[in-house]
Amino acid sequence: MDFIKEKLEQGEYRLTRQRQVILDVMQEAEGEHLTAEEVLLAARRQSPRLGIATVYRTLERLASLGILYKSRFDEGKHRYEMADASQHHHHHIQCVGCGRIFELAEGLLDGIENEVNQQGFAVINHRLTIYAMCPQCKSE
Amino acid sequence: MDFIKEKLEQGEYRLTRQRQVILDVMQEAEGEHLTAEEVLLAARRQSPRLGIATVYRTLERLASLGILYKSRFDEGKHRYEMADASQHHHHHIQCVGCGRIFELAEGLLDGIENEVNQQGFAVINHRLTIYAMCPQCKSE
DNA sequence: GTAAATGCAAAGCGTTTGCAGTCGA
DNA sequence: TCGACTGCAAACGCTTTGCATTTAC
Repeated sequence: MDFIKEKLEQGEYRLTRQRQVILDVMQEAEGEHLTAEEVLLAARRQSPRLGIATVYRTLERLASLGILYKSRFDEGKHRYEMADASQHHHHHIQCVGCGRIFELAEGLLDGIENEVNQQGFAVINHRLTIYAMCPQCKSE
Repeated sequence: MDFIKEKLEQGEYRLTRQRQVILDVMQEAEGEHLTAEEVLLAARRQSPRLGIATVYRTLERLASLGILYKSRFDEGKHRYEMADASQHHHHHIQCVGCGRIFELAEGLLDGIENEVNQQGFAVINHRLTIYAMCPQCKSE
């Protein structure tokens, strides 16, 4: 949390009440991938007058500082998670039954990445999403 | 094209002039991934009064029949391509410079898929997107 | 003839922006 | 103090929907 405060200050950004609340929400949601709407709902329990625009602006700022990681699955909306929790987890399994998202180990694609680089590309990032039925939904 | 007509008729759907035009556009765009807007623009050269709603409805129908393949990259919109051209090409390299999309061979992920299945999931589909600078943009 | 498909316009959703007022450093 | 931030509402881009009209079979 101190490290986050530092990062904000370095950029001449302010740690407002709203940002604290949003950060709390994100940290409590360890392992989940929240939409802006979900963040708003949770954060309003602490800060009822919070507006959706502030949520978006905050999430965007935190993502650009590398505090949050922003991703988009096969939906029309973005999802956010703490960057340290995500730690390069750009690989997910999305359950087509319940919509939950599971993590997949990093480094699975190192070989493929090298191959692409050898074809003349400069790989910057990658994302793998597997669509599956999770064990729970499968048994229902 | 006959095979497409057949598929439409099986579902009691009609091969209208608009659908033919849209199919033509998609077939001429071999290897490209078009947005609805791009399809509209191209199709209007043949059918000037064509509306965007028809494009969406047609693309949706064709995708649900397996004639088109619909995907979403890290943008706010969908892209479509002929399913036979895509032939399981759910793997792409998207250039962060020019936005162009390159294909990646299928089957790269078979090993990973097996592993996930062994963890109790039932894998249905998967998608890999690599973000990179393409050789051309890299040299600029 | 009749069900399906069209074009238009309006509404939907997630997201962004403009602006006057507020607040943190 | 003063620039960053907020809340609100209006606008945005992509997509979907309602409805009266047209069209394919």
